[in-house]
Amino acid sequence: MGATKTEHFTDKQNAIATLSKALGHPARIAIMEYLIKVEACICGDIVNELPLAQPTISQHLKELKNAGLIKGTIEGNSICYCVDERAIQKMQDYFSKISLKLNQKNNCC
Amino acid sequence: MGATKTEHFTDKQNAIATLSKALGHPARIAIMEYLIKVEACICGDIVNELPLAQPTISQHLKELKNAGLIKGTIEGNSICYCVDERAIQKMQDYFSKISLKLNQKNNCC
DNA sequence: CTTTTCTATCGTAATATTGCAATATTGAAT
DNA sequence: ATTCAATATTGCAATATTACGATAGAAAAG
Repeated sequence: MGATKTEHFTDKQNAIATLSKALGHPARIAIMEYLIKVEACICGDIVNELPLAQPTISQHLKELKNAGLIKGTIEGNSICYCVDERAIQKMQDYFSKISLKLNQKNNCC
Repeated sequence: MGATKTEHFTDKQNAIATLSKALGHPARIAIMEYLIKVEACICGDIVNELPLAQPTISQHLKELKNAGLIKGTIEGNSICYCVDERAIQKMQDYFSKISLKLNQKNNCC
């Protein structure tokens, strides 16, 4: 055991969980915020910006990319990573929807 | 190694990461959605609702509570768990803010 | 008081994540 | 072609997560 039983949940639930999981690390939050701040981006900048070794950051970038939170284009021997607005939009929509539902019903606790 | 280096990141970054991480599992997303759907809630219902054993669900509930996503009150030999709107609000605010920033600048990729 | 019923905790096995040193790869510059 | 500069991959150790059987605890029902 130890592996998540994704097959028992809906696609939507897994999709939100995947995005959330990818954002569930402060380094990856910091990377996202940096990408947003500088707009365009080369990975080397991030290495200088964060207190983590280059391989570690590379790995975090890979995870963000796998989750669909960032998109990258090869550009010479560096890479231009950007936030994928669609993923952010999904998250925003999700929490807006939940927020709305919570406001309609008043909670019991 | 293997432990997250939270001390190198800001409190805000860690806070969002903690909330995201807690939501980074489909079972916990399913639990949240169920709590929202039924409004008031007893844990036993969730056990019947989800394809996971009772100790597993109890553990997931504990994690959601630790992250501040749900709040629980003891009620006899059952427990009333509810979504904590404040946590959802934080997430909504965060993604709204990011979304806004992304719309202002046009991405490079 | 005993039983029933529900949730929490413990213990443990399987798996995943985190972080980095070492190394590989890749494109640009000389 | 060789070197340089940047990112990616590999391999590994430390730690965390996931899942659940067994068990404990606590209140309600009998």
